[in-house]
Amino acid sequence: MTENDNSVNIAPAHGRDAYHHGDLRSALIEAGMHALSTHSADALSLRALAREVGVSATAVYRHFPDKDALLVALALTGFDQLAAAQQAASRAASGQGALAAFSASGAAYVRFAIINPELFRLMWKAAPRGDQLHLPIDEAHPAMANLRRTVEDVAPPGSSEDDKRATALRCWGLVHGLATLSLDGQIDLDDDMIGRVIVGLTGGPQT
Amino acid sequence: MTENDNSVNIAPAHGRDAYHHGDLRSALIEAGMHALSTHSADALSLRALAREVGVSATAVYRHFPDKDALLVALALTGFDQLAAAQQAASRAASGQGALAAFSASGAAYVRFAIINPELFRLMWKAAPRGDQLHLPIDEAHPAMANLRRTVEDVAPPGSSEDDKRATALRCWGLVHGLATLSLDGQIDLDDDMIGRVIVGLTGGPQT
DNA sequence: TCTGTCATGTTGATGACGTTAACATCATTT
DNA sequence: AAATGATGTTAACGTCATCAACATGACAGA
Repeated sequence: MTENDNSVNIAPAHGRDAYHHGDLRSALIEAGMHALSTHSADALSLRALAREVGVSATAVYRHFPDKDALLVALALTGFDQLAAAQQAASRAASGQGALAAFSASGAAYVRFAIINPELFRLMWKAAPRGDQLHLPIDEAHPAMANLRRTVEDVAPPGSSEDDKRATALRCWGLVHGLATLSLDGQIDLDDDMIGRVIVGLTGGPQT
Repeated sequence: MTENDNSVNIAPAHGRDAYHHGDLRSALIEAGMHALSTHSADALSLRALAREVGVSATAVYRHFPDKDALLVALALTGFDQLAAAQQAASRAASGQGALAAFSASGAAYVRFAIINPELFRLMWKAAPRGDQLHLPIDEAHPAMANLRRTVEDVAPPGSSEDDKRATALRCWGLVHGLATLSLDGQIDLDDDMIGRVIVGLTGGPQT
């Protein structure tokens, strides 16, 4: 509802050098996404965005109550992109079985973070905290919901609820940690190493 | 006059109602650490800190070239505390073997993050990025150096270098991811679940 | 003891920021 | 044609990091 409507243009018809911008909201989100490819979310200034779009500093407030609201909109856009990337990777690997597809999805998660560091950071900072939604906390976010569902498929039938939850947390925690450490410059991951780390979790021989 | 006088005073001898503060640098770090227990690092303002310590806004610049430098100092303090917490946990569990000690150290990592969310966040934001040190990237940080050493002890003798590295990344990535997700409000961890997730990685039966 | 030096404070100013308030424009509804 | 409401505008406020210039006082050397 409040999120990215960047597809169909509902903009007012009047096309000329209008007093009104036309679709300021989308333009701001687009400019914001572009800014996130360079600067951090903290360094993103509403005034700069407005300047870039060619509008006065306070026009932003006609579309977002405050800076945080804009950042949330950007984060939601990011979640859409992440989900798409994971689904594409999962589908591409589904020929090699459910486990391979699951691993591929995890690797895509890490790769997305590396490719979009500031966006990824923002996503979890601006995401609705689980405890603010009226949901069981672990399922606060679609990421986790998908994960839980997949774990049900992959887990051995005898697993207790707690064990399944632990397994899901282990998978999500691992890829999230790899992603975070990588974009904080603490580790250096290539595709091979990502695969090696993940496979060691889900299927490979344990140390 | 200044409320936080509880630190050991290495200050210059003149103790009285001095024009000079005595030990502004330490006082600022202490005030900063205290601020991090409430606000985020972004919300931390040099002016507020200076006000709190009872000194003019620009006095800070006699001890730190800019705000980032203060944050780095706080982050380093945090790393010291984290290392101490991990070592204590590891030592406490060392009676149950090397693997138990290793797991305990990982659990302590997660618990530290949960107890000190803003400090933990800052640590990795302000930490020297691995690529800025003249070190192999994975060993940029003491955390990883310790980890590597322990993995050497625990890993099966036949492991290749790449496998050892993958194992180390898997361990660090997992606890870091759990920590990050937890303090971003995405998951809810108690001590039991932390242990369950970690044990499943290092020693337990794999799914 | 006098005198300079230097670390460490101070005040004052600058420009950027988020945000509010009051006003302007214009498409649409009445 | 007039009213309305959405969407812009300018002006202003308070806060921020940071810089420049100046003040204070401990201490070293004469």
